[in-house]
Amino acid sequence: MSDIDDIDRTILALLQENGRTPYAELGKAVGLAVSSVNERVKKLNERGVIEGVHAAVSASALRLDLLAFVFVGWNDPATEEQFLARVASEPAILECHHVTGTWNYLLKVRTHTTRDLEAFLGGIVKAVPGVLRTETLIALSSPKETGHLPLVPPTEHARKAGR
Amino acid sequence: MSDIDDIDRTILALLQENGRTPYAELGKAVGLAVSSVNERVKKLNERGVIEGVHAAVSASALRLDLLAFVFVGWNDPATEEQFLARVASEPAILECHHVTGTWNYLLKVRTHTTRDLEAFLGGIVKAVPGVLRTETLIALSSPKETGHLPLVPPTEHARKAGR
DNA sequence: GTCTTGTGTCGCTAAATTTTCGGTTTAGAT
DNA sequence: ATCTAAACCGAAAATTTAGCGACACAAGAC
Repeated sequence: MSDIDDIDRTILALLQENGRTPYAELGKAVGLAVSSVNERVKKLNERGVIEGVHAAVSASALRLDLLAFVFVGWNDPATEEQFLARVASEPAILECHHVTGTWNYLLKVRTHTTRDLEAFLGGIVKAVPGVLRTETLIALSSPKETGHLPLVPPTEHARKAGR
Repeated sequence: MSDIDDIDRTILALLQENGRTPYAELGKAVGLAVSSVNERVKKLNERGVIEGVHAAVSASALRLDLLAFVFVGWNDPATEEQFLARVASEPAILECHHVTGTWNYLLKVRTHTTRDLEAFLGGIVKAVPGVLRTETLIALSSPKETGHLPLVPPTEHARKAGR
């Protein structure tokens, strides 16, 4: 199976930036015909390189003004199962990572106000049997929050496409 | 200016899940004609409620197998400016948050290997004049990493759309 | 060297989707 | 009751995507 070449990377970079970039435009950028771009994008989807296309919704427009990182810890390993079940069904939790260090998990959470965060911590997180302690950091601002993966800048094929 | 009603929320939820959902399908879900959906989506874009549409690229497909959270700290407030400039231009940094607590900033970083992470810490972060200390947590797994915002489940208008 | 096979590309056409636009309905204000 | 503005609708037009057969090229078999 073919691997990801420079052309794919350029396409990925553009689609990562704008998931609705027309194939004609992608084709111009990489020097391929529209149908070839279509073929490549289809394969990138089939291979799972492109996991999906999602609209980025403004948190502030939804009044989700509070962004917090919550560390969660417990002693009994049996706690994990119930915790993860809770995490999966709780929409306020945007991310959940199993991390190294003194804590078990790190959550990324968005809520309306500090009151909602308080309710989240007490009613959702601490409500999981076995969860003993949490530590919460509030994000005051987020200078960068793209989530875009680094794709090596196209060099080689850009030249070819140029002529 | 109109605010975000239940129909908008349903549309946002669907587009957040699949940014290429056809307007015909959105229309069926909310009980509106295709042209009306188009109108709403256009306005959601203009109002900045939809900030963009992005393809989600698989980190593992790009061999970006290491996800780390890096806390960064300094004493001299003048350090911040150079730090933020560095952050903006460093593609390995997916997110950067100004957080409360003992640290100044929290970074979310993806690299290829631990070696690359080491290079990142030494060559990029610590290279910023004034940066005194860092603490790094490795993500062993990420049970949830959607980034999707919670949109209250549609109730009222779903009934109308049903008939 | 020649043949075969597989992959990638291309132009073209058909299908699907998006966009636009005039007309209609709805809701609120006067 | 009448007016106005906003939202909605259906249908046509424009754009984009999907699918197909042909062709070029490279790798491997013989």
